[in-house]
Amino acid sequence: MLGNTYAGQDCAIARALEVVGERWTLLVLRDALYGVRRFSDFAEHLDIPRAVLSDRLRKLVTNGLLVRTTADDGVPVTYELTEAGRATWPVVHALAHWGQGWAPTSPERSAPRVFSHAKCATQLDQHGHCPACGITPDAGDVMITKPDPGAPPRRTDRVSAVLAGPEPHRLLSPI
Amino acid sequence: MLGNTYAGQDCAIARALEVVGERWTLLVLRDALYGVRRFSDFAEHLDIPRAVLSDRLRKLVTNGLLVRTTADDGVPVTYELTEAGRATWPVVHALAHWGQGWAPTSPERSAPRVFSHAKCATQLDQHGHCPACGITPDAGDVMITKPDPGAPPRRTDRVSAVLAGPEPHRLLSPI
DNA sequence: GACCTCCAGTTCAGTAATTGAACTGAGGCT
DNA sequence: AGCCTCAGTTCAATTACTGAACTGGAGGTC
Repeated sequence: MLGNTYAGQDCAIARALEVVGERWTLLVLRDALYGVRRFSDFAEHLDIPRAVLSDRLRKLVTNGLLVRTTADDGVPVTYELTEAGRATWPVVHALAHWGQGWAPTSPERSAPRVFSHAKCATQLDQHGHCPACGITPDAGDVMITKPDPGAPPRRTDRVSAVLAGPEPHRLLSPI
Repeated sequence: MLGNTYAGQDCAIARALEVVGERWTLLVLRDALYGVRRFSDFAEHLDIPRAVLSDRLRKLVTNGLLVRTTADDGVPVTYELTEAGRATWPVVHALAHWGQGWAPTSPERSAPRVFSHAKCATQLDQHGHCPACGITPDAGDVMITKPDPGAPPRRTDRVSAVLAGPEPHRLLSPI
């Protein structure tokens, strides 16, 4: 972040934003919650400059939200969410809900994604709560669906293809 | 934001971050939810460059989260939250909760602020839910308290003085 | 009426972050 | 050997942020 950070802001919100508030960081976390794990998948799906992605992933690892693992045999480098990273789900869900309600959208765009409880398929309410079960599921127990599977795909990358597919996708399950 | 925005990100989260994701914007909203309404109070409490504050307030007005009112008789210019602005409370609360749980803090710092339901004084849970009443109150029904009122004040501006005072403060009530 | 203060900004030069495109280097496949 | 993928790095041009100083209107005071 720029020069001094949110210094002197003795406040949990400011501390959270130090970690999570930089440009692109919350979208990286969104994708990580969706199940994205590979550098190139983040890069393609987000249309983010690779230098910035590299920087954000490094900081998320440093701050303990992601773990970077590199298998000795072969290429794959993967970034996986830690408990601290998975705990950002309420923030991401709150943003998604606010965006659906209040951020301007053109009718051109496809229907919004819907989040539901994996165990009972009930749609989550605005607070991420499952009204049928009376609990607020963790990210790992949430499914994501597109309500109109017939809509033409807007992006052609691997991640968008999985998310736009006919079957619901469970958060955190690898893409 | 820089050059192109999060263009092509057909996603409610990206749309929300277009409005709310710039540096300082969520802290401005936090203060607005606390009840701050005046330019100079934001500036002092946030330690934000005045040019940036000016820009952020203007954009929040343009995007419909704040209304700027200027009384004809006398000085006061005030910024008040609209319904769209008040609806960001779940995002701010989720950030506060994540920050308290996961963002590093030094023991030097004073105890975290506590949010509770104004109607029954019960502390809100991690999802902003009141376990006693079984509802999730809107920002206007939330109180904010400091658990150790004896702690020395870290800041001396007007807003910090009110928030650090012995009495709980209701969100949205003017400071 | 001149002077002072408060408020809500604006202006500006220096510094830092972001962007997009090209490049690197390791490993695998044929 | 030649080509491909993956996970980054490098670099110049653009844009944003910072901190400090400045502006201009309104109100109060001697």
